[in-house]
Amino acid sequence: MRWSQSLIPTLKESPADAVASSHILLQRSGMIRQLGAGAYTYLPLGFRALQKAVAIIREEMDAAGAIELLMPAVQPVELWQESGRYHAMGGILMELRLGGDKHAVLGPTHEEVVTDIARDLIKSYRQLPIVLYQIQTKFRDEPRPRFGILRTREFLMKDAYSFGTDLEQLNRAYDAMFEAYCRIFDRCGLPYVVVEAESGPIGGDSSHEFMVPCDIGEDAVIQCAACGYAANRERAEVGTEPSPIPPPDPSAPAPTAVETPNRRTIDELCQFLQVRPEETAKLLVFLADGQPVAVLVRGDHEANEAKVRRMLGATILEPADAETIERVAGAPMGFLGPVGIRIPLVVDRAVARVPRLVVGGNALDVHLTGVIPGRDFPIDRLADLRNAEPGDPCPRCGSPLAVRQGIEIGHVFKLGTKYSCAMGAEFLDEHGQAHPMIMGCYGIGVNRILAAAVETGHDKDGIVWPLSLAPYEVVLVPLQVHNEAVLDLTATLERHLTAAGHDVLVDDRDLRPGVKFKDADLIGIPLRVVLSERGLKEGTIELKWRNESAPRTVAAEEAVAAVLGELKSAHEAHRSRCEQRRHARAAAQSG
RNA sequence: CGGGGCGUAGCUCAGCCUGGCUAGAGCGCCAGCUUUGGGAGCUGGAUGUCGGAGGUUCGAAUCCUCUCGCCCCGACCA
Repeated sequence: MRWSQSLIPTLKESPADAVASSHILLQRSGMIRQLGAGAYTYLPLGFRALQKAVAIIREEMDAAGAIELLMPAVQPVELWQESGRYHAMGGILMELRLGGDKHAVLGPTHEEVVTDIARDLIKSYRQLPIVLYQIQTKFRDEPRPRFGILRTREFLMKDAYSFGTDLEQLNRAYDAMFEAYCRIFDRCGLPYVVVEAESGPIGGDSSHEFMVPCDIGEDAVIQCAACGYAANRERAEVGTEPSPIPPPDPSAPAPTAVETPNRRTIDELCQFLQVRPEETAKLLVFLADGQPVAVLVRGDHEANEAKVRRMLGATILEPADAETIERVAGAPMGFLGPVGIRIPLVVDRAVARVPRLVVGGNALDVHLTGVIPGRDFPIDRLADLRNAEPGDPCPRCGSPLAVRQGIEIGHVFKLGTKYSCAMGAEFLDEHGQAHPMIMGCYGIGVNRILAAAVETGHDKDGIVWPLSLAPYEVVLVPLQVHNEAVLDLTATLERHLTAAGHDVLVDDRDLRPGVKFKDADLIGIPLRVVLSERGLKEGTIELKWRNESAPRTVAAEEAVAAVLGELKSAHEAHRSRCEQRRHARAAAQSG
């Protein structure tokens, strides 16, 4: 491709409203252009990079035995009412009014449609297991699109759905998808980590997220440097402290009630009473399947609703409203405490280790100081009920945990029979008995692969694409576009490289060398080949990889072989890195 | 949805507080000359419903009201 014939509008200055480096660089390099909040055009260069990611995903999904199809984005609203998600999706579902009184939704995901296909077209255990996938545009009315292409209202997703007769088939499909995801992200050159994820009410430890650690990531990843434990913050367990909980001091004075007028938050309370947040505890009231429950966590900690829900064995857990709280606790929010509370009380383990607590007094404008866990309120229902914090002990090895931001690029999930039961997707077994299919779902955010690649691959001059995602592998830069020798060799190189199956961009613009170098760096093409009058006089051309600081010269006569050789060895090196990682995974599995 | 910020040329911004020349600069774009290995110089040129509507005023980019859009923080996030 000739640069002058494409549309590559590079910018010298950063767009004013971009904050994330991927957003800035993708715009500056002329790869994307914003149309509205969370809506971006992929210009020719950006589209090529996106298609590179798509091709890698497709190859690995096919290799893993998944079958590609394409489902519609416009979906009948009735399908969503049937699964019960019409309301459960909240505000992110985009609705359309069609002719007459017909309504449709734009698919934010495709469990409903694919389950509808399965129930109509799959009837026998002989057709199972099967994994269906598509690469298709999803629509979600995100309350807050952010960071360029990281969170948008319209995005490209690879979504796969597995159907099986039993748990074993589900587990096999899950493992196959998990491995395919590792290969995909290895091939994309992304520094990802796999973390245990919160899987909602359905399955235990049956969900993993693929995260790329990076500062603008919207998810918090908990990691243990010592043993490699990694989990989403929503999911991460907090290890137990090695020392036993000290018994209450029998000689300590009884709790003291203190006036705390209008001090409702932990901050206000700590300032007023001159105590630290870790010496306080806050009482939260939830409705567990409709029944009020009190949860006590330390003032500086955050309650984790999923952990509370699991501990109580509840299906639905929601924060109680202000009226319910006053009714069951006898005090308004901000003054609740565990002493004398009349609803079931569960306590986070960290609370029990605080010798003397400040808690709410269950009366307006009153708190209690000198409250002793186990003496002044029961601690027989202790559990891990909070979000992990940096420094907390690892649940596996006890070393201190660290927290990092991460971009979620993939998610694998065991669904079970949620949709097959709700929508009647059943198969007949060899005895003619009907059973619901066991499902799994597996998603990759394709646009996020690009965002993550740029976030983790750039320098002060611009993007540094991995070879596998770069819109072009090579950029040929003839410095004098009117010199015949320079032009001839450029054309020869372009012809041979293209014939060998490489993507070549030729910067044929009649511009000063500095501009061409700056632009080549900005758009991040991995291999740059400079052809100049000066060089050709000496019989040389220049090669430079984007991540190298200085170019090297090569004899002009050997230009074609040299460039082909560079590309070949780079591809081979990348392949062997991917292979090594694959072997390491296999060894870890069998070991 | 709550809080904050911003809308002036393709991009970055000045002008607004304190209303008044023909609405400006740099980059980019077009033409010409010079230049040609890390975002060149000079000369000439094109490009604006000053986000939109209403109001105040002799007069509004500037003041007031409403409204739309965008960004950031938070809430939310199958």
